[in-house]
Amino acid sequence: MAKRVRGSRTGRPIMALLDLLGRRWVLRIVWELREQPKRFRELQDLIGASPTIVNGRLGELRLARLVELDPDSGYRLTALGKELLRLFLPLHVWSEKWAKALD
Amino acid sequence: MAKRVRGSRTGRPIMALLDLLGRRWVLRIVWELREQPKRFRELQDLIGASPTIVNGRLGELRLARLVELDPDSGYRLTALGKELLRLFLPLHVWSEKWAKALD
DNA sequence: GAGTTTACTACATAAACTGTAGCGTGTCCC
DNA sequence: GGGACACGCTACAGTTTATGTAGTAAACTC
Repeated sequence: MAKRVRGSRTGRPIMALLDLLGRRWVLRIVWELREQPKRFRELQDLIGASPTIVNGRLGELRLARLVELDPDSGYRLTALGKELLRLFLPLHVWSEKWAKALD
Repeated sequence: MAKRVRGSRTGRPIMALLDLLGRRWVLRIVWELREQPKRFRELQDLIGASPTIVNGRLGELRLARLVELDPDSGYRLTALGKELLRLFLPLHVWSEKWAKALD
């Protein structure tokens, strides 16, 4: 069986994924890594969360093989992480429409 | 300016959206509503969270116009919510691939 | 009017997050 | 060698947020 990332009581991958992504700062971290790798402190300053939690989330994302640490450049998305990001890119455009609808 | 859903300190819709979705149970609730409307208790039982938090999240989702309560059938996605869900559907397939990669 | 079903709330306990300070390692420079 | 710096990361007290159980109030059913 696949490594459980967390909370996948059901064992269904979609639930594990929703659980992983549905935790504070995780989506945001993936988003901030969309273009270039970022250093720990840089990431922390960008998102404005405590180092404790940034470190914790990066650990979970590394376990999930979505993020990796390259000593030379910093934290970056893995191939798997980039695939996931690609699925999320349409959100950017949609969010603008959504914001207008909320007016 | 658009109603802030929360934490959109920047005013950028994508950040507000990532913040809304990146809170425990929110993605899961949207996911559970993907097919039919669900009653409050039904939803609560399905996801296994406390009524306090289910109610709180539903309130936020209603403010964000992604979910609405139809007295006859229960909580359901709005047109906007369905659009968002459509963007998320590819996650289902991808999550299977991801789970295999974690083996 | 007693029993059900509904959405939702109160509240004490437990878990998670924050903010600040600081550790340990490596590297560069004199 | 020794000082300054950048790096990832950790400790910990204080605050915020979530949990779990119980229960409320309104609408319907018989």
